[in-house]
Amino acid sequence: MIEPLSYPPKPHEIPKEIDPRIEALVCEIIERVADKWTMLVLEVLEEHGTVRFTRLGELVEGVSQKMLTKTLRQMESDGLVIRTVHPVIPPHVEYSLTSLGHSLSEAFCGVWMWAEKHYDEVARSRQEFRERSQRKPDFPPR
Amino acid sequence: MIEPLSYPPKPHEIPKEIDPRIEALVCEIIERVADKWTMLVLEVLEEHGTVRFTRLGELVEGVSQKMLTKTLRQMESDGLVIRTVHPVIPPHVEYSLTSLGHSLSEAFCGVWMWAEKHYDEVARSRQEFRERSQRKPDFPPR
DNA sequence: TGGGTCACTCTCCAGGGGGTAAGTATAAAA
DNA sequence: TTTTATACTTACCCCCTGGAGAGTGACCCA
Repeated sequence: MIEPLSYPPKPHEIPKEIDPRIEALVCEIIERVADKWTMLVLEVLEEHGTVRFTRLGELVEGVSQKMLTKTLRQMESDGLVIRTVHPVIPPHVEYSLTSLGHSLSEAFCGVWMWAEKHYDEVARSRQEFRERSQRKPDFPPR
Repeated sequence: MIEPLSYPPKPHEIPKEIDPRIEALVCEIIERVADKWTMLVLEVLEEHGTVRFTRLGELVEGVSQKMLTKTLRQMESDGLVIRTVHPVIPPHVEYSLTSLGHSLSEAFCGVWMWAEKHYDEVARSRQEFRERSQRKPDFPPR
C-alpha cells in the first residue's frame, strides 16, 4: 500500500520523501486520466448514466468513432467503465461508470468547478497578456 | 458571472440547464489545463516556490526547452504563473505561481490523491483486462 | 433481393506535436 | 580574446495522433 503524501507537500518533506517509482506511477495515471476524451466521456457518463455506443458518440461532442472506441477500451481496461454486451442483432452495447469511475469523476469535480469559477479571470488574463506583448519589447527578448 | 452548477448534476437538471457556451468554455480550459506539461510545471512550482528557467527544466523531467518555454508562456497568459525578469546579464528570470495558479493546483489535489489511492486498483484492473482479452473472443467481435 | 441497424475495425493520409541542435545577445571573468 | 553563463528563438524534421470514410457481420423487414 502506498503511503499517502500531504498535498501540497511541505518543503521539508520533499527531498527524500517522494519515491521516484511512485512519482512515475502517479504521473502515468494522471497522464492517462487527464486525457481530453477520457474526461469528456467521464462527464457524459456521470450525467447520463448508462449509454449506448452511438449515443455516447453524439453526446461527446466532436469525438470520432475511432477515438471513442479507443478511449472506452482504455477506460474499461483501467476499471473506470463497464461494458455490457447484449448478444442480439443488431448489437446492443451499454457503457456505464464503475464505482471507481464515479470516484474519479468526483475527484475531477474540483477541477471542473475551478474552470467554471475562474473562467472570467483566465479570459481577462489572456486578454491583458495579448495587449501587453504587443506593446512591450522584452528583456531578454523573446 | 457564471451560475454554479451542482456536480455531479442531478438528472433532472441536465437537459436545459447547460448553456452550450459555458460547456465549450469549460471544455477549453480543461483541455488546456489537463495538458501534461502544464500539470507537471504546476506541481514543481507548487513544491519549490520560485524557480529559474533552467532549474525548472531540470525539475520537470523530460521536458525540452522548447516545450518548457511554450508551456510557461501559456501559463503566464492564463494567469497561472508570474514571470519576473531581473535585467542583468546573464539573464535572470524567475517563475512562480500566482494565487490563481495555487488554486488550480489545489483543485488538482483531488485527482492527485485519487491516483495515489487507486493505483493498485487500476493496475489490477489492467492486468485482468489483459488476461480476459487474450482468452475471450467477443461479441460483437472487436 | 436489397436495405437498414449497430458497434465496431481498418486503411489511408494530412497535420501537428515535439525533439534536437544550433544561433543570439551581453558582459564579466579568465 | 576566448569562454561562460542564461534564457530563450529558430530551423529542420520525423513520427504519431487522430480524422474521414469505407468495410463487416448478422439478422430483420419489405
